[in-house]
Amino acid sequence: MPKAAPSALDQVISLAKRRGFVFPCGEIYGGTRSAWDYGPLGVELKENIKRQWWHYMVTSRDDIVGLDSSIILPRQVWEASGHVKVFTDPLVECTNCHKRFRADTLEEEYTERKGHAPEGGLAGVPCPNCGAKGQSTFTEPRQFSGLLRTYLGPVEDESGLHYLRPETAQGIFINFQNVLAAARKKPPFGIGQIGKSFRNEITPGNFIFRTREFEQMEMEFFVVPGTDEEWHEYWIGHRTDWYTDLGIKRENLRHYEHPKEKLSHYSKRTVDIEYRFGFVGSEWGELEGIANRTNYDLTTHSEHSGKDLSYFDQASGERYIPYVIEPAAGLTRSLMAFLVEAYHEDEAPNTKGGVDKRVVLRLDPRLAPVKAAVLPLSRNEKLSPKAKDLAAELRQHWNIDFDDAGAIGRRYRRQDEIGTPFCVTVDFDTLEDQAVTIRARDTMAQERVALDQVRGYLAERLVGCH
RNA sequence: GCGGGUGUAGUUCAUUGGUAGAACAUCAGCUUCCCAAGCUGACAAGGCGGGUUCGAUUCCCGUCACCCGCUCCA
Repeated sequence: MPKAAPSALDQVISLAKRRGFVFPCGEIYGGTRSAWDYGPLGVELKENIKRQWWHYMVTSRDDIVGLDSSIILPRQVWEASGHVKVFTDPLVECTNCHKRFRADTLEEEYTERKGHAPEGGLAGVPCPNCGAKGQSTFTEPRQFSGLLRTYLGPVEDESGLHYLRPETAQGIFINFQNVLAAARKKPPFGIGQIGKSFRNEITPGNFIFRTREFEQMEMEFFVVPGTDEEWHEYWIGHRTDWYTDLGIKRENLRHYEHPKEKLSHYSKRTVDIEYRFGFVGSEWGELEGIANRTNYDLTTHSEHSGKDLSYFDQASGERYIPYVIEPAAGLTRSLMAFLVEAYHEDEAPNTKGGVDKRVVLRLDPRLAPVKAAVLPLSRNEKLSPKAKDLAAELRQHWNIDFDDAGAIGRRYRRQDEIGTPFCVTVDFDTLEDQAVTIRARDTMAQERVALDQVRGYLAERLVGCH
Protein backbone atom coordinates (compact mmCIF):
# COMPACT_ATOMS: atom_id res chain seq x y z
CA MET A 1 0.00 0.00 0.00
CA PRO A 2 1.41 3.36 -0.93
CA LYS A 3 1.38 5.75 1.98
CA ALA A 4 0.11 9.29 1.63
CA ALA A 5 1.31 11.45 -1.23
CA PRO A 6 4.84 12.84 -0.95
CA SER A 7 3.53 16.19 0.15
CA ALA A 8 1.37 14.75 2.93
CA LEU A 9 3.65 16.19 5.60
CA ASP A 10 3.33 19.67 4.13
CA GLN A 11 -0.42 19.31 3.91
CA VAL A 12 -0.55 18.32 7.55
CA ILE A 13 1.61 21.25 8.62
CA SER A 14 -0.56 23.62 6.66
CA LEU A 15 -3.73 22.11 8.11
CA ALA A 16 -2.29 22.28 11.61
CA LYS A 17 -1.65 25.99 11.27
CA ARG A 18 -4.88 26.78 9.47
CA ARG A 19 -7.19 25.02 11.85
CA GLY A 20 -5.45 26.02 15.03
CA PHE A 21 -3.59 22.94 16.10
CA VAL A 22 -0.17 24.57 16.18
CA PHE A 23 1.06 28.18 16.04
CA PRO A 24 4.61 29.48 15.81
CA CYS A 25 5.62 30.71 19.27
CA GLY A 26 5.87 34.46 19.61
CA GLU A 27 4.69 35.07 16.07
CA ILE A 28 3.71 38.72 16.58
CA TYR A 29 7.28 39.49 17.64
CA GLY A 30 8.85 37.66 14.75
CA GLY A 31 8.88 34.25 16.38
CA THR A 32 11.49 32.14 18.10
CA ARG A 33 13.07 28.98 16.95
CA SER A 34 12.68 27.35 20.31
CA ALA A 35 9.11 26.28 20.42
CA TRP A 36 5.60 26.09 19.04
CA ASP A 37 2.33 26.87 20.73
CA TYR A 38 -0.66 24.57 20.70
CA GLY A 39 -3.99 26.08 19.73
CA PRO A 40 -7.51 25.09 20.77
CA LEU A 41 -7.50 21.84 18.80
CA GLY A 42 -3.81 21.10 19.35
CA VAL A 43 -4.10 21.22 23.10
CA GLU A 44 -7.06 18.82 23.03
CA LEU A 45 -5.17 16.39 20.84
CA LYS A 46 -2.09 16.69 23.03
CA GLU A 47 -4.08 16.12 26.21
CA ASN A 48 -5.77 13.10 24.65
CA ILE A 49 -2.43 11.57 23.73
CA LYS A 50 -1.14 12.17 27.24
CA ARG A 51 -4.26 10.66 28.71
CA GLN A 52 -3.93 7.55 26.55
CA TRP A 53 -0.28 7.14 27.43
CA TRP A 54 -0.95 7.65 31.13
CA HIS A 55 -3.76 5.15 31.13
CA TYR A 56 -1.83 2.57 29.12
CA MET A 57 1.43 2.98 31.02
CA VAL A 58 0.37 3.91 34.53
CA THR A 59 -3.21 3.66 35.75
CA SER A 60 -4.19 0.46 33.94
CA ARG A 61 -1.29 -1.43 35.54
CA ASP A 62 -0.52 -2.21 39.11
CA ASP A 63 3.24 -2.33 38.60
CA ILE A 64 3.67 1.29 37.50
CA VAL A 65 3.02 4.51 39.40
CA GLY A 66 3.19 8.15 38.35
CA LEU A 67 5.35 11.08 39.33
CA ASP A 68 5.61 14.77 38.54
CA SER A 69 9.05 16.05 39.41
CA SER A 70 10.54 19.51 39.01
CA ILE A 71 12.01 20.98 35.87
CA ILE A 72 14.78 22.63 37.84
CA LEU A 73 16.71 20.14 39.93
CA PRO A 74 19.81 20.61 42.08
CA ARG A 75 22.83 21.15 39.87
CA GLN A 76 24.55 18.10 41.32
CA VAL A 77 21.92 15.89 39.70
CA TRP A 78 23.20 16.77 36.26
CA GLU A 79 26.81 16.49 37.27
CA ALA A 80 26.14 13.02 38.64
CA SER A 81 24.05 11.95 35.66
CA GLY A 82 26.85 12.87 33.30
CA HIS A 83 24.80 15.41 31.36
CA VAL A 84 26.96 18.39 32.28
CA LYS A 85 29.99 16.65 30.89
CA VAL A 86 28.42 15.02 27.86
CA PHE A 87 26.34 18.03 26.87
CA THR A 88 29.17 20.53 26.95
CA ASP A 89 31.83 19.13 24.70
CA PRO A 90 33.88 21.77 22.93
CA LEU A 91 33.37 21.78 19.16
CA VAL A 92 35.63 23.03 16.40
CA GLU A 93 34.66 23.72 12.83
CA CYS A 94 36.65 23.08 9.67
CA THR A 95 37.06 26.43 7.95
CA ASN A 96 37.22 24.69 4.59
CA CYS A 97 34.20 22.37 4.54
CA HIS A 98 32.38 23.79 7.61
CA LYS A 99 31.87 20.41 9.15
CA ARG A 100 32.08 20.33 12.92
CA PHE A 101 33.87 17.97 15.22
CA ARG A 102 34.46 17.40 18.88
CA ALA A 103 37.86 18.86 19.60
CA ASP A 104 38.69 16.26 22.22
CA THR A 105 37.92 13.26 20.01
CA LEU A 106 39.63 14.66 16.91
CA GLU A 107 43.08 14.24 18.39
CA GLU A 108 42.17 10.96 20.08
CA GLU A 109 41.00 9.44 16.83
CA TYR A 110 44.13 10.58 15.05
CA THR A 111 46.31 9.03 17.71
CA GLU A 112 44.35 5.80 17.54
CA ARG A 113 44.61 5.69 13.77
CA LYS A 114 48.26 6.63 13.40
CA GLY A 115 49.62 5.18 16.60
CA HIS A 116 51.09 8.53 17.66
CA ALA A 117 49.84 11.94 18.67
CA PRO A 118 49.53 14.57 15.93
CA GLU A 119 52.42 17.01 15.64
CA GLY A 120 51.45 20.45 16.83
CA GLY A 121 48.22 19.27 18.40
CA LEU A 122 45.02 20.04 16.57
CA ALA A 123 46.87 21.86 13.77
CA GLY A 124 48.46 18.57 12.84
CA VAL A 125 45.14 16.81 12.31
CA PRO A 126 43.68 16.86 8.82
CA CYS A 127 39.96 17.38 8.53
CA PRO A 128 38.37 13.91 8.50
CA ASN A 129 35.79 15.14 6.03
CA CYS A 130 37.65 17.18 3.37
CA GLY A 131 41.28 16.49 4.26
CA ALA A 132 42.19 20.15 4.72
CA LYS A 133 45.20 20.56 6.98
CA GLY A 134 47.20 23.35 8.54
CA GLN A 135 47.39 26.06 11.18
CA SER A 136 43.98 27.59 10.60
CA THR A 137 42.02 24.57 9.47
CA PHE A 138 39.91 24.46 12.59
CA THR A 139 38.26 27.29 14.44
CA GLU A 140 38.92 27.81 18.14
CA PRO A 141 37.07 25.24 20.25
CA ARG A 142 33.72 26.60 21.42
CA GLN A 143 31.40 25.36 24.10
CA PHE A 144 28.12 24.08 22.80
CA SER A 145 26.08 23.27 25.82
CA GLY A 146 22.99 21.25 25.23
CA LEU A 147 21.75 22.25 28.67
CA LEU A 148 19.66 25.37 29.15
CA ARG A 149 20.95 27.44 32.01
CA THR A 150 19.18 29.65 34.44
CA TYR A 151 20.29 31.46 37.55
CA LEU A 152 18.40 31.14 40.80
CA GLY A 153 18.61 33.66 43.59
CA PRO A 154 18.99 37.43 43.63
CA VAL A 155 22.56 37.50 42.36
CA GLU A 156 23.26 36.20 38.92
CA ASP A 157 26.51 34.39 39.44
CA GLU A 158 27.82 30.87 39.20
CA SER A 159 26.54 29.93 42.65
CA GLY A 160 22.98 30.28 41.37
CA LEU A 161 23.58 28.34 38.16
CA HIS A 162 20.96 25.70 37.50
CA TYR A 163 19.98 23.70 34.46
CA LEU A 164 16.57 23.04 33.04
CA ARG A 165 16.15 19.30 32.76
CA PRO A 166 17.12 17.76 29.41
CA GLU A 167 15.10 14.66 30.30
CA THR A 168 12.45 13.92 32.88
CA ALA A 169 14.15 10.66 33.85
CA GLN A 170 16.49 12.08 36.48
CA GLY A 171 13.58 13.34 38.56
CA ILE A 172 12.49 9.74 38.72
CA PHE A 173 15.88 8.35 39.71
CA ILE A 174 16.38 10.81 42.54
CA ASN A 175 12.91 9.95 43.85
CA PHE A 176 13.49 6.23 43.56
CA GLN A 177 13.63 5.63 47.29
CA ASN A 178 10.72 7.96 48.05
CA VAL A 179 8.46 6.14 45.65
CA LEU A 180 9.70 2.72 46.70
CA ALA A 181 8.74 3.40 50.30
CA ALA A 182 5.60 5.42 49.72
CA ALA A 183 4.03 3.28 47.02
CA ARG A 184 5.20 -0.01 48.56
CA LYS A 185 6.44 -1.31 45.23
CA LYS A 186 9.19 -3.80 44.57
CA PRO A 187 11.04 -4.60 41.36
CA PRO A 188 9.95 -5.18 38.73
CA PHE A 189 8.03 -1.91 38.88
CA GLY A 190 8.04 1.39 37.06
CA ILE A 191 7.61 5.12 37.55
CA GLY A 192 6.07 7.14 34.75
CA GLN A 193 6.21 10.84 34.13
CA ILE A 194 4.98 13.30 31.52
CA GLY A 195 6.52 16.73 31.37
CA LYS A 196 8.58 19.34 29.63
CA SER A 197 12.26 19.04 28.96
CA PHE A 198 14.71 21.47 27.44
CA ARG A 199 17.71 21.06 25.18
CA ASN A 200 19.73 23.65 23.38
CA GLU A 201 19.43 21.91 20.05
CA ILE A 202 21.74 23.36 17.46
CA THR A 203 19.14 23.17 14.76
CA PRO A 204 15.50 22.93 15.73
CA GLY A 205 13.34 22.09 12.78
CA ASN A 206 11.03 19.88 10.83
CA PHE A 207 8.02 21.65 12.27
CA ILE A 208 7.44 20.40 15.83
CA PHE A 209 9.79 17.44 15.42
CA ARG A 210 12.82 19.04 17.02
CA THR A 211 12.33 21.94 19.39
CA ARG A 212 14.31 23.31 22.30
CA GLU A 213 11.35 23.10 24.62
CA PHE A 214 9.57 19.79 24.29
CA GLU A 215 7.39 17.36 26.13
CA GLN A 216 8.31 13.82 27.09
CA MET A 217 6.42 10.79 28.24
CA GLU A 218 8.97 8.67 30.07
CA MET A 219 8.80 5.60 32.22
CA GLU A 220 11.65 4.07 34.17
CA PHE A 221 11.11 0.40 34.80
CA PHE A 222 13.25 -1.02 37.59
CA VAL A 223 14.09 -4.69 37.26
CA VAL A 224 16.21 -7.38 38.85
CA PRO A 225 19.67 -7.46 37.21
CA GLY A 226 19.79 -10.29 34.73
CA THR A 227 16.17 -9.90 33.73
CA ASP A 228 16.85 -6.59 32.01
CA GLU A 229 17.28 -7.92 28.48
CA GLU A 230 14.02 -9.80 28.65
CA TRP A 231 12.18 -6.74 29.95
CA HIS A 232 13.79 -4.65 27.24
CA GLU A 233 12.20 -6.85 24.58
CA TYR A 234 8.90 -6.71 26.42
CA TRP A 235 8.83 -2.93 26.38
CA ILE A 236 9.90 -2.65 22.75
CA GLY A 237 6.90 -4.75 21.80
CA HIS A 238 4.56 -3.16 24.27
CA ARG A 239 5.35 0.37 23.16
CA THR A 240 5.00 -0.55 19.50
CA ASP A 241 1.57 -1.95 20.26
CA TRP A 242 0.56 1.34 21.84
CA TYR A 243 1.07 3.18 18.58
CA THR A 244 -0.68 0.60 16.45
CA ASP A 245 -3.59 0.40 18.87
CA LEU A 246 -4.10 4.13 18.41
CA GLY A 247 -4.13 3.85 14.65
CA ILE A 248 -0.56 3.93 13.38
CA LYS A 249 -0.10 1.26 10.72
CA ARG A 250 2.64 -1.19 11.57
CA GLU A 251 4.35 -0.73 8.22
CA ASN A 252 4.84 2.93 9.04
CA LEU A 253 6.78 2.00 12.15
CA ARG A 254 10.18 0.41 12.37
CA HIS A 255 12.74 -0.43 15.00
CA TYR A 256 16.17 1.08 14.82
CA GLU A 257 18.94 -0.55 16.79
CA HIS A 258 21.58 1.97 17.91
CA PRO A 259 25.06 0.83 16.94
CA LYS A 260 27.13 -0.06 20.00
CA GLU A 261 29.67 2.71 19.42
CA LYS A 262 27.00 5.38 19.23
CA LEU A 263 25.10 4.55 22.40
CA SER A 264 24.41 7.31 24.93
CA HIS A 265 26.73 7.45 27.90
CA TYR A 266 24.19 5.67 30.09
CA SER A 267 22.97 2.99 27.71
CA LYS A 268 23.84 -0.64 27.16
CA ARG A 269 21.38 -1.03 24.33
CA THR A 270 18.86 1.31 22.75
CA VAL A 271 16.16 0.58 20.23
CA ASP A 272 14.20 3.44 18.69
CA ILE A 273 10.68 3.24 17.40
CA GLU A 274 10.66 5.32 14.24
CA TYR A 275 7.76 6.59 12.20
CA ARG A 276 7.68 7.19 8.48
CA PHE A 277 7.11 10.94 8.60
CA GLY A 278 8.21 11.45 5.02
CA PHE A 279 10.79 14.12 5.78
CA VAL A 280 12.88 15.43 2.96
CA GLY A 281 16.12 13.48 3.09
CA SER A 282 15.46 10.73 5.60
CA GLU A 283 11.81 9.87 5.68
CA TRP A 284 11.95 8.12 9.06
CA GLY A 285 12.07 9.96 12.36
CA GLU A 286 12.32 8.82 15.95
CA LEU A 287 9.20 8.68 18.08
CA GLU A 288 10.72 7.16 21.14
CA GLY A 289 13.83 5.45 22.38
CA ILE A 290 13.74 2.36 24.54
CA ALA A 291 17.00 2.18 26.41
CA ASN A 292 18.56 -0.27 28.78
CA ARG A 293 20.11 2.22 31.19
CA THR A 294 21.52 -0.60 33.31
CA ASN A 295 22.16 0.45 36.91
CA TYR A 296 24.10 3.48 35.68
CA ASP A 297 21.84 6.19 37.04
CA LEU A 298 21.09 4.73 40.45
CA THR A 299 24.75 3.85 40.88
CA THR A 300 26.04 7.27 39.97
CA HIS A 301 23.47 8.97 42.21
CA SER A 302 24.47 6.66 45.04
CA GLU A 303 28.09 7.61 44.59
CA HIS A 304 27.51 11.33 44.26
CA SER A 305 24.88 11.72 46.95
CA GLY A 306 26.33 9.23 49.37
CA LYS A 307 22.87 7.72 49.77
CA ASP A 308 22.41 4.01 49.28
CA LEU A 309 19.98 3.52 46.41
CA SER A 310 20.11 -0.25 46.35
CA TYR A 311 17.11 -2.45 46.94
CA PHE A 312 16.95 -5.18 49.53
CA ASP A 313 14.77 -8.12 48.61
CA GLN A 314 13.37 -9.62 51.80
CA ALA A 315 12.31 -12.82 50.11
CA SER A 316 15.68 -13.74 48.65
CA GLY A 317 17.77 -11.86 51.14
CA GLU A 318 19.64 -10.19 48.29
CA ARG A 319 20.64 -6.56 47.95
CA TYR A 320 21.10 -5.11 44.49
CA ILE A 321 20.90 -1.94 42.43
CA PRO A 322 18.05 -2.43 39.96
CA TYR A 323 18.55 -2.24 36.24
CA VAL A 324 16.39 0.23 34.36
CA ILE A 325 14.51 -0.13 31.10
CA GLU A 326 13.37 3.24 29.84
CA PRO A 327 10.77 3.83 27.14
CA ALA A 328 11.12 7.58 26.52
CA ALA A 329 8.65 9.04 24.06
CA GLY A 330 8.38 12.48 22.52
CA LEU A 331 4.84 13.66 23.07
CA THR A 332 4.73 16.21 20.29
CA ARG A 333 6.50 13.87 17.93
CA SER A 334 3.76 11.33 18.38
CA LEU A 335 1.21 14.10 17.96
CA MET A 336 2.76 14.86 14.61
CA ALA A 337 2.83 11.18 13.69
CA PHE A 338 -0.84 10.73 14.58
CA LEU A 339 -1.70 13.71 12.40
CA VAL A 340 0.33 12.50 9.44
CA GLU A 341 -1.12 9.01 9.76
CA ALA A 342 -4.68 10.32 10.04
CA TYR A 343 -4.45 12.70 7.11
CA HIS A 344 -6.41 11.55 4.08
CA GLU A 345 -7.69 13.15 0.95
CA ASP A 346 -10.81 11.42 -0.30
CA GLU A 347 -12.99 12.09 -3.24
CA ALA A 348 -16.55 12.84 -2.32
CA PRO A 349 -19.56 13.63 -4.49
CA ASN A 350 -20.85 17.17 -4.44
CA THR A 351 -24.25 18.67 -5.20
CA LYS A 352 -23.15 19.66 -8.68
CA GLY A 353 -22.78 16.05 -9.68
CA GLY A 354 -19.00 16.21 -9.67
CA VAL A 355 -16.45 15.12 -7.11
CA ASP A 356 -14.65 17.24 -4.57
CA LYS A 357 -11.51 16.68 -2.63
CA ARG A 358 -12.42 15.86 0.93
CA VAL A 359 -9.79 16.27 3.60
CA VAL A 360 -10.44 13.98 6.50
CA LEU A 361 -8.40 13.23 9.59
CA ARG A 362 -9.05 9.61 10.47
CA LEU A 363 -7.94 10.02 14.05
CA ASP A 364 -8.84 7.37 16.56
CA PRO A 365 -11.90 8.74 18.40
CA ARG A 366 -9.91 8.58 21.63
CA LEU A 367 -7.50 11.12 20.15
CA ALA A 368 -9.95 13.29 18.22
CA PRO A 369 -10.05 16.82 19.67
CA VAL A 370 -13.81 17.07 19.14
CA LYS A 371 -15.91 13.95 19.65
CA ALA A 372 -19.07 15.19 18.00
CA ALA A 373 -20.47 18.30 16.37
CA VAL A 374 -24.08 19.34 16.74
CA LEU A 375 -25.35 21.11 13.65
CA PRO A 376 -28.74 22.61 12.92
CA LEU A 377 -29.57 22.03 9.28
CA SER A 378 -29.65 25.76 8.91
CA ARG A 379 -29.40 28.77 11.17
CA ASN A 380 -32.93 29.21 12.30
CA GLU A 381 -34.77 30.46 15.38
CA LYS A 382 -36.30 27.02 15.90
CA LEU A 383 -33.45 24.69 14.96
CA SER A 384 -30.51 26.56 16.46
CA PRO A 385 -31.82 26.64 20.07
CA LYS A 386 -32.82 22.99 19.83
CA ALA A 387 -29.34 22.09 18.63
CA LYS A 388 -27.71 24.25 21.27
CA ASP A 389 -29.62 22.45 23.99
CA LEU A 390 -28.52 19.09 22.68
CA ALA A 391 -24.92 20.28 22.42
CA ALA A 392 -25.01 21.53 26.00
CA GLU A 393 -26.27 18.19 27.23
CA LEU A 394 -23.66 16.19 25.34
CA ARG A 395 -20.93 18.58 26.42
CA GLN A 396 -21.27 17.22 29.94
CA HIS A 397 -19.62 14.06 28.64
CA TRP A 398 -17.42 14.97 25.70
CA ASN A 399 -15.86 17.86 23.88
CA ILE A 400 -18.65 18.99 21.55
CA ASP A 401 -18.70 21.58 18.78
CA PHE A 402 -21.73 23.60 17.80
CA ASP A 403 -21.78 25.19 14.35
CA ASP A 404 -24.62 26.81 12.47
CA ALA A 405 -22.68 28.92 10.00
CA GLY A 406 -23.00 28.17 6.31
CA ALA A 407 -24.29 25.20 4.38
CA ILE A 408 -24.54 21.82 6.09
CA GLY A 409 -22.18 20.18 3.62
CA ARG A 410 -19.52 22.74 4.30
CA ARG A 411 -19.87 22.16 8.02
CA TYR A 412 -19.48 18.41 7.58
CA ARG A 413 -16.25 19.04 5.72
CA ARG A 414 -15.00 21.38 8.40
CA GLN A 415 -15.50 18.64 10.97
CA ASP A 416 -13.92 16.00 8.73
CA GLU A 417 -10.84 18.16 8.48
CA ILE A 418 -10.29 18.16 12.26
CA GLY A 419 -11.18 14.51 12.71
CA THR A 420 -14.52 14.77 14.49
CA PRO A 421 -15.95 11.23 14.45
CA PHE A 422 -19.65 12.17 14.49
CA CYS A 423 -21.93 14.97 13.34
CA VAL A 424 -25.38 15.24 14.84
CA THR A 425 -27.80 17.16 12.64
CA VAL A 426 -30.97 18.75 13.90
CA ASP A 427 -33.41 19.27 11.04
CA PHE A 428 -36.99 20.36 10.58
CA ASP A 429 -38.26 16.84 11.07
CA THR A 430 -36.63 16.87 14.48
CA LEU A 431 -39.28 19.33 15.64
CA GLU A 432 -41.90 16.71 14.77
CA ASP A 433 -40.31 13.31 15.36
CA GLN A 434 -37.82 14.18 18.12
CA ALA A 435 -35.01 12.45 16.20
CA VAL A 436 -31.76 13.59 14.63
CA THR A 437 -29.43 12.42 11.89
CA ILE A 438 -26.05 11.15 13.00
CA ARG A 439 -23.42 11.09 10.32
CA ALA A 440 -20.17 9.15 10.62
CA ARG A 441 -16.88 10.74 9.61
CA ASP A 442 -15.28 7.75 7.93
CA THR A 443 -18.17 6.36 5.89
CA MET A 444 -20.33 9.46 5.60
CA ALA A 445 -23.19 7.10 6.43
CA GLN A 446 -26.23 8.55 8.16
CA GLU A 447 -28.53 7.14 10.77
CA ARG A 448 -31.71 8.46 12.28
CA VAL A 449 -31.55 8.40 16.06
CA ALA A 450 -34.15 9.47 18.61
CA LEU A 451 -33.11 12.54 20.58
CA ASP A 452 -33.14 10.74 23.91
CA GLN A 453 -30.98 7.97 22.44
CA VAL A 454 -28.21 10.22 21.14
CA ARG A 455 -26.10 10.10 24.26
CA GLY A 456 -26.27 6.32 24.41
CA TYR A 457 -25.56 6.01 20.69
CA LEU A 458 -22.40 8.10 21.04
CA ALA A 459 -21.34 6.42 24.28
CA GLU A 460 -21.34 3.05 22.54
CA ARG A 461 -19.08 4.37 19.81
CA LEU A 462 -16.83 6.60 21.87
CA VAL A 463 -15.48 3.98 24.21
CA GLY A 464 -12.44 5.20 26.09
CA CYS A 465 -13.12 8.80 25.13
CA HIS A 466 -13.27 11.58 27.67
C1' G B 1 26.61 28.58 15.09
C1' C B 2 28.31 27.75 9.59
C1' G B 3 26.89 27.21 4.16
C1' G B 4 22.68 27.54 0.45
C1' G B 5 17.53 29.08 -0.45
C1' U B 6 12.96 31.77 0.85
C1' G B 7 9.90 35.92 3.16
C1' U B 8 3.15 40.00 -0.27
C1' A B 9 -4.07 39.06 3.43
C1' G B 10 -5.45 32.94 7.35
C1' U B 11 -3.89 30.03 2.69
C1' U B 12 -2.28 29.96 -2.58
C1' C B 13 -0.63 33.22 -6.19
C1' A B 14 -0.19 38.19 -8.87
C1' U B 15 1.70 43.23 -9.70
C1' U B 16 4.71 47.71 -9.38
C1' G B 17 10.81 52.45 -8.05
C1' G B 18 5.00 56.44 -7.56
C1' U B 19 2.48 53.72 -1.42
C1' A B 20 -0.98 46.53 -3.85
C1' G B 21 -5.04 42.74 -7.13
C1' A B 22 -7.35 38.06 -7.10
C1' A B 23 -8.95 33.18 -5.68
C1' C B 24 -10.05 30.08 -1.69
C1' A B 25 -10.93 30.47 3.52
C1' U B 26 -13.28 33.45 7.50
C1' C B 27 -17.38 36.68 9.28
C1' A B 28 -22.52 38.99 8.54
C1' G B 29 -27.01 38.57 5.68
C1' C B 30 -30.64 36.10 1.87
C1' U B 31 -32.21 31.10 0.22
C1' U B 32 -36.45 24.75 5.37
C1' C B 33 -29.93 24.06 3.00
C1' C B 34 -28.11 16.61 4.35
C1' C B 35 -22.05 16.48 2.00
C1' A B 36 -17.15 22.73 0.29
C1' A B 37 -24.05 25.35 -4.49
C1' G B 38 -25.61 30.51 -5.41
C1' C B 39 -26.23 35.89 -4.42
C1' U B 40 -24.98 40.56 -1.42
C1' G B 41 -21.66 42.71 1.85
C1' A B 42 -17.45 42.84 5.38
C1' C B 43 -12.60 41.88 7.50
C1' A B 44 -7.75 41.35 5.81
C1' A B 45 -1.06 41.73 3.40
C1' G B 46 4.80 42.85 1.09
C1' G B 47 8.73 39.75 8.69
C1' C B 48 11.41 43.73 11.27
C1' G B 49 15.25 47.81 11.32
C1' G B 50 18.40 50.85 8.64
C1' G B 51 20.39 52.90 3.89
C1' U B 52 20.04 54.78 -1.39
C1' U B 53 16.06 57.87 -3.56
C1' C B 54 11.82 63.38 -4.30
C1' G B 55 9.51 58.61 -3.35
C1' A B 56 10.88 51.58 -1.67
C1' U B 57 6.84 46.22 -1.19
C1' U B 58 10.34 46.49 -5.40
C1' C B 59 17.45 48.20 -5.13
C1' C B 60 21.44 47.66 -0.99
C1' C B 61 22.85 46.31 4.16
C1' G B 62 21.62 44.25 8.81
C1' U B 63 18.41 41.36 11.60
C1' C B 64 14.50 37.78 12.52
C1' A B 65 11.82 33.54 11.01
C1' C B 66 11.08 29.33 7.86
C1' C B 67 13.08 25.39 4.36
C1' C B 68 17.62 22.24 2.85
C1' G B 69 22.54 20.41 4.64
C1' C B 70 26.37 19.84 8.98
C1' U B 71 25.15 18.65 14.18
C1' C B 72 21.40 16.95 17.59
C1' C B 73 18.12 12.43 18.74
C1' A B 74 12.20 12.56 22.79
